[in-house]
Amino acid sequence: MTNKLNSNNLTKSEEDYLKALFQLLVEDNSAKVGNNQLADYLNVSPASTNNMIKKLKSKGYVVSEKYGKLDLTEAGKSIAVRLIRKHRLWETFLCNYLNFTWDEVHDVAEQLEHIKSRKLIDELDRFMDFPKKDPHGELIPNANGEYSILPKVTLSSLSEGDVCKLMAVNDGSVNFLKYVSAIGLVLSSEIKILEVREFDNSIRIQFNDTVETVTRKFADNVFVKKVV
Amino acid sequence: MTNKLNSNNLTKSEEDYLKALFQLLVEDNSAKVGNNQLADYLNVSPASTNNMIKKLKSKGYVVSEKYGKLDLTEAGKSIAVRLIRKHRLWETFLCNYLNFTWDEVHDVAEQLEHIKSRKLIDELDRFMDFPKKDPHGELIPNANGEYSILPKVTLSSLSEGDVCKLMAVNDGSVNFLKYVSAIGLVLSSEIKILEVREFDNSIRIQFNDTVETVTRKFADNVFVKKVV
DNA sequence: TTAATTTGTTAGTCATGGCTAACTTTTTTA
DNA sequence: TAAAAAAGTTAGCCATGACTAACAAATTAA
Repeated sequence: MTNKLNSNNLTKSEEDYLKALFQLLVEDNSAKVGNNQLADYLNVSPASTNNMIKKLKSKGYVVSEKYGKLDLTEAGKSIAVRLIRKHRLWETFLCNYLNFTWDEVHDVAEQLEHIKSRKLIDELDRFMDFPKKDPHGELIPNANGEYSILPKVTLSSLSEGDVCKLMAVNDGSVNFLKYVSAIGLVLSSEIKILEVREFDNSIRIQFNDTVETVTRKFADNVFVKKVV
Repeated sequence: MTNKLNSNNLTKSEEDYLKALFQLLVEDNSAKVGNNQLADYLNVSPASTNNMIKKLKSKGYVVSEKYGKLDLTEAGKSIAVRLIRKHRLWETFLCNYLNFTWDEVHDVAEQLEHIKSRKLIDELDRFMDFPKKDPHGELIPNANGEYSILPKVTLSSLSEGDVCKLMAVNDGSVNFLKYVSAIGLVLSSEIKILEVREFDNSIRIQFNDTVETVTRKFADNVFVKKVV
């Protein structure tokens, strides 16, 4: 009875596609997501994506017209949000209890998010006392599947003299995460923009008595809240 | 470099077969394990087993001659023990930290044991302060893959007047585990054999001021240490 | 010791989820 | 607006790991 609600019976692959599509649609906030874009994001061939999209359409998780853009149904979104909830809760657990660092959590969480057990994830949530944010600063959807995103202001969008607080980092690249840690930045670090160099868009920043120069590419991946 | 040691690159199926074979060989202590027996244990067809055994032989995890009994190589045993370690550590975590009961842990642990991360499991071990036994009383292999089994004395092997302590339960059946919990038995419970009935081999036992009659089948699945 | 039964093997099929190559539709741009 | 480029689709292939059906070998029982 209640068991049916726990198990959605999707394969790991199906889940991966739904989550990826959600991330492209909602998180990266693209107006239009196409087949090849999704293929690219997942590192599979366009043919594979086309195939899977067909299946997900027939199961009622995806909608699209031939040669048209892709979209998720409510059911599809719900699955994706649950995966994101699981991913972020596991990342939080790994960092806060199992001594994992920012850059180590992603691959393992990628596996753990496919474990099927409603009780497991809700109990893990309770065990950690219902954390609001994951180690990268992203909001964790709650047990009801309520999803919200932080307004994303990048460090690169600020100007000389501005002061901001580190709210989140893009967790897409291990090298980036390692770099962030290495220079000593952590969530909630207060950062002052000392100088924005026109020539190469590099930015001179200060935090905790440290002065660093970072590239535009780096600053694009750091999300902040403006303080001054 | 060290990464190679962490990832053995076996599929979930391959792991399942190795673990099953190990359990039949070592835990159930069978002198001879055959193809159909393994198939039966895993609820797959003999043809599937035959197929997989071929593959595992070619990969160096299994040895056997045509029409002969199956055996594991050291490499095969090592994989199996690591799976059992992961399974039992996760069960311990689920019971001790996430409010799972005896009978709920198995299915989830079955999924979690396939997560590939050496660090994850070793840190989980450390987090729980290196537990020696899982919730069913079974010994947990350590990080070096050292495996040992409790001498298995069943409740059914004792006689009237004997007193024993509950050391472990067979975790093979959810119904059995539920039953054990329901009547109030827990690990380390002291049990006195009041009467063994010749007629149907049922046993009258006493523990914590409770008197219960249990069947032979039940008593076969309860492992104890004789005290008196 | 031969016949029956059990156990093991092989061949061929299917679904999943990848792939490439070839093709079609849509979009861009010259 | 027509040609080029990009995006999407289809057909057909492959590996994995299930399956059934048919057959072979080994074991057990008559």
